[in-house]
Amino acid sequence: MAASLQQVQQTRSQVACNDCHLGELCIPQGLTHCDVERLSNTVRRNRTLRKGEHIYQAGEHYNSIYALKSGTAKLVHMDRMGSESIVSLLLPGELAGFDGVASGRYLCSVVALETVSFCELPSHQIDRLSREMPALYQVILQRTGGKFDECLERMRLLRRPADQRLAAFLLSLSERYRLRGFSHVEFRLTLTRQEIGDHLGLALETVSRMLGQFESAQLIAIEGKLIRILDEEGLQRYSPR
Amino acid sequence: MAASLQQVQQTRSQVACNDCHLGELCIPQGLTHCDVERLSNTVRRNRTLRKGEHIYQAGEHYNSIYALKSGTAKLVHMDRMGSESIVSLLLPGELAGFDGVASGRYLCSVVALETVSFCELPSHQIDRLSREMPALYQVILQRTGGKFDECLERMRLLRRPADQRLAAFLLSLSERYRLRGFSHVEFRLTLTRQEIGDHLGLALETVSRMLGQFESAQLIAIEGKLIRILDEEGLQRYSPR
DNA sequence: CGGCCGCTTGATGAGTGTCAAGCGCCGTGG
DNA sequence: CCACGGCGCTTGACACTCATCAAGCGGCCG
Repeated sequence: MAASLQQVQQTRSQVACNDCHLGELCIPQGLTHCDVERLSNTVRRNRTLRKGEHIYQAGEHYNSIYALKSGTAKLVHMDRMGSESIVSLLLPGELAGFDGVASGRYLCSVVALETVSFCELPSHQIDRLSREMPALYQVILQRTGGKFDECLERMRLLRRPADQRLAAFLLSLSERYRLRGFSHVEFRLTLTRQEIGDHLGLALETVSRMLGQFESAQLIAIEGKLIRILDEEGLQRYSPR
Repeated sequence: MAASLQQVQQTRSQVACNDCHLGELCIPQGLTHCDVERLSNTVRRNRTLRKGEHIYQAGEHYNSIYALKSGTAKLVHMDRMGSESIVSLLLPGELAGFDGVASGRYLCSVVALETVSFCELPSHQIDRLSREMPALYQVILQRTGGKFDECLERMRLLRRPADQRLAAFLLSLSERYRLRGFSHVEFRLTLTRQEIGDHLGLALETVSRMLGQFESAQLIAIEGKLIRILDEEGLQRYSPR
């Protein structure tokens, strides 16, 4: 099967956390070289998925925290009515799985938006290592709390008008790409208009209209899914800091 | 001064966590009697505040997790534009302070809506005890993650129509009062219409109108701030799920 | 008693969702 | 190779929810 062959190759090219290009973006932030070494030994590395496949699904038992290594994914919360809310867009180096910490079951699903690779950190290893490494305990707790902070920020956005939501979304994406060494001026949206709408609480038509509006105002240039930011300050004037 | 006299009395009537009427609602959930004992010794107890005073304010250093013991308070996130968003309404036994875990500074403020008493659990004690008590580590992590879950639930609500938001709010309040041994049929709103609006992302006029609408539909009875739930199932028909 | 605050109620308009039509692109299958 | 169909996107017309503005009422406190 093609998938398993691919996995074998990936396994061969495993990279220890200390050598990972993501560095501090991922969990190692604030840990000593030695601590990272120990952490690294418990990580299941470089598993890959293709577009549309899921890392985990809502309802499954909470087993692990996941670190996205390459590609993008969406963290999705399904409404009972079938309408999905996209809690966040995950870029390389970002972590997922915290929605399972409290209840022991994941509340959301993580779905690959393109081919992705990711690492897996089993929760029992986290618990074990946290006991021995206070710094790891701090990191895990802070990352968990950080998800709450992100949520607050998102809620603040959700009650602003559509143009401000979209401007903030684009600027946030730009900044996050910059932190990861990609261009912050030009990047490809891996979300459809519908998905951007699901993320921002807007209809896809509104997203399309607002993008068009930004383009006519010379703030951005659009070529399909490719976005080029022409006037960052202009966008910032929308976004209430 | 009346306040300090009151505080002396409160100090005298201190209650160890094991004897606290809140029991499992607060942190002790899942801890052994002995663990709670140790925890109890590090807790600063029964401090009181009057309406309008704050337990902590946005921007202050993260020092402690707080447990509300009696009274109600609001967890408030200030927008730069002065408009405030009420992240949550805190009832007795509920915890606050997790908005400071990630960044080391509180993002929100906690303001008393009436006279409140509360306990304080210093963060350095949490860190110290967590290392020795795996169960406490679990509880703290789960509570932190739980705040994220609450946030998700709230965001789901925020994109539903006004009547559904209000119905869900009332039902949630009712349920939480029930868990605390109060009547779930009749309770007093400690929030003004404006504050309910800030919580649900609505104008105060809309809140007032929707309440009126529920009253004419015989779902609730209103006497100022006193709410009586007449038809719980009727309300649930609004609330999705 | 007067003034402020919290609340209700009404009138109006803006911002968006919804519905509908059409276009271009891509993959599929004839 | 081309025709077809589906999907993602754009654009327009319309409806509707809800915010805003405004007025007035009752209660509480100074």
